[in-house]
Amino acid sequence: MTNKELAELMYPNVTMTIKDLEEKFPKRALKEGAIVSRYAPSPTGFVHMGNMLSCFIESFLPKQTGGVFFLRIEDTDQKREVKGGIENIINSINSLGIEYDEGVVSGDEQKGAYGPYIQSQRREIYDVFAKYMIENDIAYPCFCREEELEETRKFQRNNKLRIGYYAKYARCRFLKNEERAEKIKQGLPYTIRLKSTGNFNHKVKFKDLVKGEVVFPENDQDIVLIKSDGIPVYHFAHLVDDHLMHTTHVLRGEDWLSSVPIHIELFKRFNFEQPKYAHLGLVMIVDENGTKRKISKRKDQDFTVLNYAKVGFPSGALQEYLMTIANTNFEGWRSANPDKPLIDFPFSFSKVGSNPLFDYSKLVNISKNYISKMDKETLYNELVNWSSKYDLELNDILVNNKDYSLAVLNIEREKKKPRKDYVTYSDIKKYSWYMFNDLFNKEKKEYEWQSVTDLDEIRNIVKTYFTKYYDIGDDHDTWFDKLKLLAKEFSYAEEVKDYKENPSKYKGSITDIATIIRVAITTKSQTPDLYEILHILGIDTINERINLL
RNA sequence: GGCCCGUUGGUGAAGCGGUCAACACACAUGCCUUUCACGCAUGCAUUCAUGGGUUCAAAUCCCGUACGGGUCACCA
Repeated sequence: MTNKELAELMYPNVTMTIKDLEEKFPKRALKEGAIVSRYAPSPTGFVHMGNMLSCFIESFLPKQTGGVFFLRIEDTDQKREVKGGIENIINSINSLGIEYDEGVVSGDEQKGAYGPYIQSQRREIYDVFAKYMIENDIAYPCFCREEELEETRKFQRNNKLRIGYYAKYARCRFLKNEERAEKIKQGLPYTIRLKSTGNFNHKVKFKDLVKGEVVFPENDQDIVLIKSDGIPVYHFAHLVDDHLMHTTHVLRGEDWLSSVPIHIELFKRFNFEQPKYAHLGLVMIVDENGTKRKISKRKDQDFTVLNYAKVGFPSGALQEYLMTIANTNFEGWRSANPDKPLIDFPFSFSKVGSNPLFDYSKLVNISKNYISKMDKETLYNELVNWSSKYDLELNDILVNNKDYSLAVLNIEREKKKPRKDYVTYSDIKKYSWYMFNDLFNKEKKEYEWQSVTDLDEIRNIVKTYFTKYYDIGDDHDTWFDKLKLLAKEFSYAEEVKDYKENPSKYKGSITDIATIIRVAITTKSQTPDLYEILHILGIDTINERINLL
């Protein structure tokens, strides 16, 4: 029985050829140097920062080179699939502000001419390749059952042999086509295995974009290419999909490095052009025991991208952070080019570090700076957008009081050294709630009085100030001069220095006076510039608040 | 266990054979200041996992050891 006859028996309905498929999905018309890359997750858990790191770089390079970035869902493992997995992935990508040219848009919508982009929908395509492999002696059906495989592994372990399905241990490789046909006709389940031609004692060299030249023994394992349910494993899907979709660069975690010899053999057997590989370090965290380990999709829910979006880290700040762990010279570039868009950064594979530790305080610092550099309109729009998803109360206030909100957001913003107290969007409510009457009125007031706590004295000072001195039309200097006059009237030193030199002469200093006014109006002892706060609040609100004392 | 990758301060790291081992974050102290947030200044690895070798000279090149990570599935 010939291979062709066996292939016909196994795949009677496959009439297309690989050539047909290649014609259907022709080479992309892109300019020289354009990178085609993809994010290819499996919907089997949360999307964490490590996943997003590779997704981000995968999207960055095509964008920079005028290439194509697409999202492909690798759902070939139904057993571990998580419900809502695909939506979760898409939401995560969106929350980071990453856009893709082709791929899965939602559970039942896809875009792009090289699809389908969900592997479970590509069965017919894989079958064409499978049939070709049977015909051309590249692969064969294997009828070994789990228990048998486990047994030979056990034997190999016990005898200190290399573990796997290779050489004489690859039993089904030696079956005759007649025997194969017979078993198939009987309806026995089978997988399709690669008929490897590799030699473990020979070396394969390949150039990894990140690691440089890496040397491995050739693959000689007859690995499973297609599972008994007819669905391909990763290695085979990688071959077929990345060939047909014309991927030029495969970026993935370092945990894939040791399967490269398999991929090399596969591409070689089909005479396909091999994509370039870049194996990125894994993002690590320190766990409860104080040891480093890679972030886990299943355990580390705190590191989920959506969590960061929820507390309100700007997507741009997250991108900046990812780039600082992706390329070790990014920080230097950023400080030399503070105003350039991120896309101008000359990313370089040779500057990819190894296994970075997720550094929360670094993220905080980056985010703080990022928000401080936004102009008020941008911040306002971002905040409206964020709050529409995560804080409807704030959203209402922002939308209904646009000009007022802009003024609040602009406090100490448009200056050479802007304030840097907001780390995330949720901080804005946390630090500025007293600027909004709706929030202020529902909060129970806990006045943070400092050195002066005598309420009669406080009431007296506040009342005098607002009846006698305060004028909303004053400029900053005049305003502060008047505050000094108030201090003088109540025997507080106008200058801190004077008070320090001669404490017994005064009841306190201008500091105490400013604090009293600050706390009386906001309840907080620590706020941004008092002058601006009073100015924005307006005289009506000020009066309302004085009456609460 | 086999096979790979890696190891510079609390963290990310620069350095690629030749001055005191950049820089950023964090931390500490001080200055500035009406509070805070900024900003500024100073401090923070006698040493580059470790042992040996090559060299006039090594964090930088070579070998061994230890440690960390990854991978050896009909998971990706």
